[in-house]
Amino acid sequence: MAKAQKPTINDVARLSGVSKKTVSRVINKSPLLNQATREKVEAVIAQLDYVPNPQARALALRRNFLIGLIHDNPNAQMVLGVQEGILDTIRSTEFALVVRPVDRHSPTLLDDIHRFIEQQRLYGVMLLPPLSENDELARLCRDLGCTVVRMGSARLDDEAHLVASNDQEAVSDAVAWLAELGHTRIGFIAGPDGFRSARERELGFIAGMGRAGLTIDPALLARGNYQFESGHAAGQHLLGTATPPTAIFASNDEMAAGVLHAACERGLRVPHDLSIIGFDDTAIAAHIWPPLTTVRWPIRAMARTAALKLTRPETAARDAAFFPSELVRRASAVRAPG
Amino acid sequence: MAKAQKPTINDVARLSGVSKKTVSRVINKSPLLNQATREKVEAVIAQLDYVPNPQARALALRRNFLIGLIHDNPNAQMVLGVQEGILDTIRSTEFALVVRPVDRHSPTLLDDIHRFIEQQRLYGVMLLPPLSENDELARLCRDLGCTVVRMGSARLDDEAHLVASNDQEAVSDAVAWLAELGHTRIGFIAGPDGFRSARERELGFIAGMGRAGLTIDPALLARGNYQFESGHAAGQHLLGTATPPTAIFASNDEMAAGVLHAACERGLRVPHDLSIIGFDDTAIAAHIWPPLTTVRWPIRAMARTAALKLTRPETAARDAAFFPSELVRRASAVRAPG
DNA sequence: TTGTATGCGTTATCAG
DNA sequence: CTGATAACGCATACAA
Repeated sequence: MAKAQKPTINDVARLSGVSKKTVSRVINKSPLLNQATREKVEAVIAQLDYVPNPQARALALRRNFLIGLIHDNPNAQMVLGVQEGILDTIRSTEFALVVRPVDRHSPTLLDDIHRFIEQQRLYGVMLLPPLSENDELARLCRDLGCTVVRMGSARLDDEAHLVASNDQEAVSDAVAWLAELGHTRIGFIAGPDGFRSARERELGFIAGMGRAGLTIDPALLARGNYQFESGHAAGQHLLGTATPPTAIFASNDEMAAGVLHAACERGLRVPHDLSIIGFDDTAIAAHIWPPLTTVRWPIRAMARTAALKLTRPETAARDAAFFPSELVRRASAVRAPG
Repeated sequence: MAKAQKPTINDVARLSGVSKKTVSRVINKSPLLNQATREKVEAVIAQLDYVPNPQARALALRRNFLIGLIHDNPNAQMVLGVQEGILDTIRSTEFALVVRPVDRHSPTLLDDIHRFIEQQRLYGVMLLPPLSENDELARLCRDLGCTVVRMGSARLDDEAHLVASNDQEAVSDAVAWLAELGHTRIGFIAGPDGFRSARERELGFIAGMGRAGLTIDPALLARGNYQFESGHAAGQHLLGTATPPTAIFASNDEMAAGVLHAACERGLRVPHDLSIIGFDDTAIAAHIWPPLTTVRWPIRAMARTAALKLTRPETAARDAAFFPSELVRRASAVRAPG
């Protein structure tokens, strides 16, 4: 099956009776070119089904057409959504997507990434949260000569190198929704200290409570680490207080699921006795019972834009950097009891 | 910060007073080489912190050191696990992982993949289910000169090009477990027609029922498409029959979650009134209430081995191709009522 | 507007 | 065992 040989730029040059350089010009869309010759060459290219060899280009340009995706597994859903989004925009280009899961706690993190970028001569890299909050890492990538776009939940960088969601506003809306449903005792489970997203969601909670004219009861505040077990523990704690909340906002879905388990264990019925709202709209959210009201990032669209900023900065650098999140209203949040 | 210039093979050659070719020989571990010269060159390499340029190698060898991961999103968990597994084995090599999500229903699927492999000059590709069941696709990849390893739930290929889990046995064990708990009316929700994994799990169910001395009631059989909604519908159907099952095995976790919803909607208490078992151990399984008993593939280990078979076939081709799955016993399956 | 000569960093060929 | 020299496929400088 394997066809004899892939056509090279030489074949195209010979068959169209011009020099390699001319062919190279039409490939790279050089402006100074006779329209006639261009069309002639393009015809031959089409006829031969010629595709320039990226490796040769990489060598000559000293730069590869590879986009790196570096992350420390925020959650599977997000990583996959990002991959799909990036692919949406580079699918029919010469770019390819190289992935690199890492451990942000590794002492050799920076070295590893340094080596990775240098070895693969990456064109650009995309950083996912919480790695994207690491300024030192971003600087390293840039020093190595590759563009960086960061994904996050706040203004981590200038608009040309950022796609962000406004977590603060989204959480504020969620809390407002709870207030609208008649809840006044609203519990909050924060994400881990040091995470920008955790901080933003916290600020959103405060803003939302203020907006609704509600006061914040410190007894109804807890902190988790974005993992199920921590949500479970925080839920047990919050529900065990003298005057427990009628609604709990957890800073991500995993912790929200933990709260749900805690409630079930206490014999509470969700949402009848307790409303719960999460954040991220992972697969968990739609599949637990009751289906979880949560906040959704337009991840795929964000990744599409990020890939544009990475591969075609001249046209996309000024594309919107901020994407509105959306409150997905499902069954886990209802009118307050009593 | 960017260091002046990366050292090339020429620098190494000059500083160690040998020819480029000799340096090339030590890099590629050529057997015919004077031990003394080898050590001398290696010293210089270490001193210069020299790393061969993969693009140049790719050009000269007409083959890139890229492993492609082609999939049609079986589930986020699996894809990510596979990526991590592959990275485990290639992390400190010159290989990189490039991913390619595709749509298996696209009419241009084969063409797209053809172009992708040819353009990137992939070294090898890994195929995930259900794409891995496509023999035509596997053949295409091989014709294009790259090794293929397929991941699946049956003997899809010879052992050098396969990592597989024995779904049949795993399901059989799960059913046996249900029987042991006293269940006799066991419902089964099959996966979509045409999926190899669905077929294997079906056979496992039949075997398990036989093993337990139970007869299969056709009224307790349903079919879904591996998605939540289909599990929901199948659950409603099964639970609505005259003599409903006391336990249901769903061929994956998403459908199992659907069954759970159906049960909750009917006011059934899980697991008290109905036991449920799923398959895959996705994030959903651990996070729904009650936690779902399910079957887990050792995905990461499988991917590690797959990457070995891909990058070092001479040493790994005969590594084990079959990996035992494990029944994860959680709270959703308990003793039969009454 | 187009062509010539040369370089990119590595490996293969084939002498020595 | 080792080394000149020519690929590999494309891009850049500089001419023409």
